[in-house]
Amino acid sequence: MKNTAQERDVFVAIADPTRRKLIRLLADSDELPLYEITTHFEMGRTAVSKHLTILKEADLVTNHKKGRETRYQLNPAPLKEVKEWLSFYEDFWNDRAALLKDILEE
Amino acid sequence: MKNTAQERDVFVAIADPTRRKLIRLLADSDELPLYEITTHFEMGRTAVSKHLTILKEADLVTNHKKGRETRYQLNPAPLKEVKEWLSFYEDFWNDRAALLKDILEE
DNA sequence: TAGATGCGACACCATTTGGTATCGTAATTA
DNA sequence: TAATTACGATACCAAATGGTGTCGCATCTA
Repeated sequence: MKNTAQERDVFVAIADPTRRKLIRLLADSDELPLYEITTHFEMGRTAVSKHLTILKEADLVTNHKKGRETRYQLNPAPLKEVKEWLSFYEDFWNDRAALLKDILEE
Repeated sequence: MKNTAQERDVFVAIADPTRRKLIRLLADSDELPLYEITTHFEMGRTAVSKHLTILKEADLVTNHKKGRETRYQLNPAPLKEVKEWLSFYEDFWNDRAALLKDILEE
């Protein structure tokens, strides 16, 4: 049996502007079927579906079937990994900024 | 005259694990020449150089020549864009977390 | 029941990505 | 001066990415 829950890097998932738009779209509504989502983009249903699959593999969206529709929902939790990665450099650029400030004030 | 400062998406720049490792490496030291950087990776100098070029196009690193060396330095500033993008969803997952907590406590 | 709708699964294609090896040149060192 | 080192530039390649169109099936609806 193959592992259907293919792993996917969150950083890769959010690298694409279409996928960031998808994330935002799903953040603004509770859940949406594929055909609805597709109307917000200038590409075919298949392409949108592929992007959603990538987001799903990164665990950023979940989906369930409702009749003949497939409803998609956002799961923002994995974004915490990005936040944690960033926090290290946040300190860093604050230090840099502070350092620069010191130099300018001399 | 062509614009040498090619634009590059910060999100794309940090999507690659090698490039995140590069960022971290440069964060830990003030500046490093290419040959030095290359010793930390299991790939050729050309490949590392390409990754550094992408980081440079995203303005995440700067470089200057010092004798025959090319020294690379980190510029964490563009990461702020990622932070700002994230901040929206940070609120969002806090709300979600709070909501879930409410449901569980009923 | 017949048609329309929503979607997954493919097959396909152009472009990008991430790596290689090689060559030429400028700077350092013996 | 001669050899070595550091690098940019280029050509090349396999695999991944981001899109298309089509087919078939399940589910609504008239």
